Amino acid sequence: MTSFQEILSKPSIFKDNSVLSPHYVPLNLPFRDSQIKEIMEIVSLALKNQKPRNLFIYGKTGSGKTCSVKHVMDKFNSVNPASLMIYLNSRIYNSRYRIMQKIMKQFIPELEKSGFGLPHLYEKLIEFTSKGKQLIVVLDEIDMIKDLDELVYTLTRANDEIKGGGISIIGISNKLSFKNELDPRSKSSLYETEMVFPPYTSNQLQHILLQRVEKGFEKGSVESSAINLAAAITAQESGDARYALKLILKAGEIAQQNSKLKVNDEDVELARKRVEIDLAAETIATLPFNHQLVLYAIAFLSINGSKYARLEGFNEEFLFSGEIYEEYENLTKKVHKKARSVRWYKEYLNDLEMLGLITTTPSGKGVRGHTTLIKLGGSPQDISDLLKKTILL
DNA sequence: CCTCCACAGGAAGCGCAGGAGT
DNA sequence: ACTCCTGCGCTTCCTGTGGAGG
Repeated sequence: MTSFQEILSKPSIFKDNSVLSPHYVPLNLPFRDSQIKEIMEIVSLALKNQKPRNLFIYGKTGSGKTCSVKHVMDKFNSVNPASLMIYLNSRIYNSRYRIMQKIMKQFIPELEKSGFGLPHLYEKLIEFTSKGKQLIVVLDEIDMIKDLDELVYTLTRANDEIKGGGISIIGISNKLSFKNELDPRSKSSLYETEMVFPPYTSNQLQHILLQRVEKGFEKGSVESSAINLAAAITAQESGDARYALKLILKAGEIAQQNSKLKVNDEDVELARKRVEIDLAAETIATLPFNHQLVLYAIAFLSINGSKYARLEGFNEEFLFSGEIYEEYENLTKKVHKKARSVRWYKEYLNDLEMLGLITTTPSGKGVRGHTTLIKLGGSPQDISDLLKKTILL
């Protein structure tokens, strides 16, 4: 029989593993001094009650964009007399209405409930900022906003009506291509200033890891070669600092499980595989139900191979869009739910592709006219196992 | 050539939840 | 209590597209 005492008294190599979590904002961000300074300079105008220029920040995931902005935001909001910087994740607040609502909720809590018209929120916003307030709205993952053109238009137009205050936008994105999908007017407005965050190099990652390991792990419990390896692996793959941190955290957990006192290269190598699966598991777990069902259908068919492809003498690696929908319908019956229409099923596929869980290619020379060929991003067995637990009761 | 297949994706509109105004 | 409004997820309907097969 194991007791909690036993577990707790086991020597831990962690001192404080929250330091290694992706949500932790460190007091100083290495290698981002110039970027932080630039953001501060832009934002500082608001402290003199002048409207700062809009800013657009581009950089790959885990290159410190969000961290840097949050860093500046903390400073700004602690100095600030009247103005306010608000952070919004556009994955959650993904429409003009929701963003306006969230902004206004900061000032007037009663506006939290839906049902208020957009003009109503707009009036309140103008009324509020006209008392000499500078509002800086940070829109993280700005490419997720469905009606961004309208939002930018609304906010820029609001500036014309506000007397004695202003609203500025800081947009953050890791999708370079989305710039071209914007309406030219909102593009020029949003891109008044543009910043690029380069991915971290192997040496920089080493430094970052070292800094966090010192705080998060007990002294001397991570071999320096393990840190170097984690940095090298990450730099080669993406330069994503979050990935590097996950890697070292997982390596620590693996070492801990094996009752080791020191994290070495071997643990990092093992962690590498686990992190891949964990990352996928995380996105899959937060997926809405129907998305999960579609994904499960794809995984299921991937394991059994494509019937259509076999019939037509195609590469069995790919699945046909049509057969996946059929399987999806089967699944919904099994869980006694109604299937969504084909139209929405297509939207689900788009979403899944956006998340990198599947890849799609148009069939080109199709036997049955046109179709889309679909392939799973990860290992079908892993994904199927993951989903089996969450879907079927 | 035309027509059909199997799909992509836009447009309209519906039901619902939750307001406001009367 | 009632009517009307809004945003959102969704369905229904529709047009478009490129190759296969007649």
